Amino acid sequence: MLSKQEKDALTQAVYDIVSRIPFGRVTSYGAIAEAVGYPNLSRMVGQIMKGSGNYEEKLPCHRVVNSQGFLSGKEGFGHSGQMQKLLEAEGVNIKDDKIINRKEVFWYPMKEIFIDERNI
DNA sequence: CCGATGACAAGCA
DNA sequence: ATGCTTGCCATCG
Repeated sequence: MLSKQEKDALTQAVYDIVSRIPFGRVTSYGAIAEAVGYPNLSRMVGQIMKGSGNYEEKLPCHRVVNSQGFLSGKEGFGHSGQMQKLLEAEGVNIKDDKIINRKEVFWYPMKEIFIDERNI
């Protein structure tokens, strides 16, 4: 069970990670959950995304997909393939709601943030 | 209050 | 690879 403070911290941490996802890259709910210290709370990450008003300008949540590379959150972007459009505009190849070049565009939060901390 | 559900994921057959 | 089962935890009816 998570206290309110923990939930707030989690939410903030998730926003922070998501805002760091580079252009043209994607990551997964699980990877984010892991990066914020709750490896088994991938579902909560999904809920947080849903709740955060998903607008590209606010947060690039279109760059968050599930571990298989499916655009599981596309319904949250309006039903006109908006999420897919945004990703394709960044060079991500998608077919049947699934990212084809997942390996090339996948972004590993922990790894990249570690690099950031070393470089800063 | 309790069961069902969900923008998830890993394990197993 | 494919499909099913089990963990997770907040929300909803």
